[in-house]
Amino acid sequence: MDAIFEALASTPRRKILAYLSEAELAAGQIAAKFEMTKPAVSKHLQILEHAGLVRKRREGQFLYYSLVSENLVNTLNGYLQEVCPVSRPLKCDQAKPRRGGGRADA
Amino acid sequence: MDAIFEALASTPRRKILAYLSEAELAAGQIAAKFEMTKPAVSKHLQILEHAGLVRKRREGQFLYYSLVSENLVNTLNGYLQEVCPVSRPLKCDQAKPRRGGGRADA
DNA sequence: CGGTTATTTAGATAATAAATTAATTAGAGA
DNA sequence: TCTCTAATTAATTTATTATCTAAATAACCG
Repeated sequence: MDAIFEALASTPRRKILAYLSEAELAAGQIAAKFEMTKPAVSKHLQILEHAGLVRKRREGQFLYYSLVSENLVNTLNGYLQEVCPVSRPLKCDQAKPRRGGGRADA
Repeated sequence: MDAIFEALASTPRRKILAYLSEAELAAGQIAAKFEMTKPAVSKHLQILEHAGLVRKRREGQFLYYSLVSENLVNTLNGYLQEVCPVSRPLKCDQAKPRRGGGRADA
């Protein structure tokens, strides 16, 4: 939980999550969307991975990152309920993130 | 939004929010629940206030802090929907936070 | 094997955040 | 007004985080 809130406390990291909510991306593709260097992005990815918010998968030379939405949804939702309880929990349409929208950053 | 996620990225601050979800408290009462000094707590409260997550009200010499749950709920919920959209939005039972539970910290 | 691409790890530095002590503002009450 | 309590602001120190350059690891291809 600590790790998750810490991970979310960064605009570039939230932006990465937004990108990954649209599609799985290789580290280099993610880095290309930012001004900073690859090592910097790599570190952000590491923090997101440590928080369990993304997962990586190697395919040849590439490392593909993808969103682990359950964790995000469960944690934030659980936290919300704690501070402001409500009857109906938010559930996520896990298996198929929508791919249509042109909006990518928060 | 930035301010809100930054505010939430701290265990003591989340703990303060948890306390305030149970009852309105004076700054001193909040500080008494932590190991750190009053100025330190005061700064945390300032950050929470700047994020719009708490509100303060003076009553004589005392400054009473209370939770602004709408902001928390709307922001986190809005963010969740962005990364993992779902049909039914989470609404908060604003006016009357439950007071029963003995649990106070996250 | 040697070269090229993809990505991360190491090491160093700069920018931010958190905590402390000391001093200040605000109000209550004799 | 003087003093006491409540709380914040100021100034400083310390710790953490973010970022960079350079080097290392991993995998492909000739």
